[in-house]
Amino acid sequence: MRTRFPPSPTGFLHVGALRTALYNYLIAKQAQGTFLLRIEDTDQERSVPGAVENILRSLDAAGIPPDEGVVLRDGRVAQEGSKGPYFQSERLPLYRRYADELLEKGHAYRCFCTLDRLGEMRKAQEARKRAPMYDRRCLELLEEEFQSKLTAKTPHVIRMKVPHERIIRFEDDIRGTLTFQAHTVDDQVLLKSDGFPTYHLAHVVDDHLMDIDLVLRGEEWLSSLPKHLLLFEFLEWKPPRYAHVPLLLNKDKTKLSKRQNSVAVEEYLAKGFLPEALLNFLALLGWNPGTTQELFSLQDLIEQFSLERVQKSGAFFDLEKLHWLQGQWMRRIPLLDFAARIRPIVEEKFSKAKDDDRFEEKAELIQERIAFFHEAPAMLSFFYEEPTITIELLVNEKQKVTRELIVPIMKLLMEILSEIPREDWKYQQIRDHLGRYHLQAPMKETAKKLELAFSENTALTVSKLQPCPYSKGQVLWVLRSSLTGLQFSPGAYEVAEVLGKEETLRRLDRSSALASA
RNA sequence: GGCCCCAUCGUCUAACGGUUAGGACAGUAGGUUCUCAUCCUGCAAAUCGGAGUUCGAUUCUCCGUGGGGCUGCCA
Repeated sequence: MRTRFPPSPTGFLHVGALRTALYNYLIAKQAQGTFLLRIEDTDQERSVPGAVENILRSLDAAGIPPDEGVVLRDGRVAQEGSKGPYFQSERLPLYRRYADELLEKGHAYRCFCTLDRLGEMRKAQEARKRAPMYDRRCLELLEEEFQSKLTAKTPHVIRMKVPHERIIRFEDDIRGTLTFQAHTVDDQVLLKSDGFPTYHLAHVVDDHLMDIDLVLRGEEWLSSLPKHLLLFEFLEWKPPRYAHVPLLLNKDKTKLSKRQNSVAVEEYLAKGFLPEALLNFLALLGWNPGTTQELFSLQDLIEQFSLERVQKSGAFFDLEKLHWLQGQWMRRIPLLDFAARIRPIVEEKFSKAKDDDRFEEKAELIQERIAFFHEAPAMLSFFYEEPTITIELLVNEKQKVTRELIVPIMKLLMEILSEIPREDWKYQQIRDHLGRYHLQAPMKETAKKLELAFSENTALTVSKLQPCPYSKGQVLWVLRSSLTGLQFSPGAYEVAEVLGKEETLRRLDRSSALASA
């Protein structure tokens, strides 16, 4: 199975194109086939320098690099494979040859009409509410007129001659039977006056010569399918299978555009979206597994993707779902990988992190709290720099922490926490020890059970068991905000554990001094 | 205008012609939690309209309607 992805080098890789590329990639991979990339640089006006490399990099970053054709090798654009060249601009003689063949067979003709005349013709047709189509004036040229124009080297194009009486039927892999009346099909330009082919000729010639089995492309190509089918027939070649995938849509249901959305793959990647999330999201826009599975790795997709389950209607490019998938994939990164990913950005912000041999513990605290790697430094700031503590932060209405309560709570906190032996300074112990102080009357039963549990734990010094006048929320709010200086942060116990007993008490003391002042 | 394609919750979608029309995101109400995030539970939310075929249409056919794509010497 050979599939292909043929971008035009006009800029960046479009997310819609990435989805098409992905589907092509999946079809190839699930058959141990080849995913080929060809550059369609037949419009000299629109070609942008650097675009090829850019598109290839995006494909690479997304995780679906091509196997053949134009590829990236050691970071450089290269061509690989026996069916090359893979830049259409390097295949000009080929297109000319087949255009000549079509001319000889009477399936094409030269057209000397100027752009001006064509423009006027169209205007007139539109005025009469007729479909704009070439009027075949050059097909009726007198022989001598034709010869004189030819010898004068008058610029001209080659158009295909559509047999109007035909009805073209075709079986699309996604859409089923398609029917076209040939008389509504225009005599498409195949070879432009600059010697370059149009998409139509190039597509047919290349996909035949490159042994492509399936042409999976966007729905916008559906209406030119009859032209392509006719060309295959004229050249006496077997057409490939075709699958036209539905469009990705803006909110107003029009074709996804730069005007209304971010459409560059590189932009999403730069924002920190994981390739896994992006691919997962794109795969599900227009395809479904038939099960309730929502999360798909590339491998899952290779195993499960099928054209039968591709949708016929367009899909709104809804970023909400992408965000959710981003969170899902973020939390699925193995801790060590996650830590390695955020470490450089954290170090860049806080050089102290460079000699932190307990970085992973900190990373673990934030993994499920952030959606993007770049949020990490802000979430870990308090580990590497003295947090800024303010009364405004310490006071919390919802937790019922008033200004007056702050200092007493801190004193109590310091008293209780200092009882915990350094070697027991762990999440569970901190939590248990602290927990015993704010057991309120309704929780007596639990208190008894805990008492039992504690009595077996000789490592802890059981201090005076007394009802605490403050709620758990009050105590922990003061603790956590004193340690982090943040409104939102990882939990109080885990932060205290990672900070260590000494630092925890120091920060408490410092906050307390600040609050009393 | 012409040609072609499409049509299920707000969104992405599921449903051999027989289901209380299912799931996910978003929304909403709770729960867990010191905060935020996570996680869990509940709720609300859809077959574009009309004919026809059929014992029975989301599903098949036709006609409307709506939306989209194409209509370039762009791809």
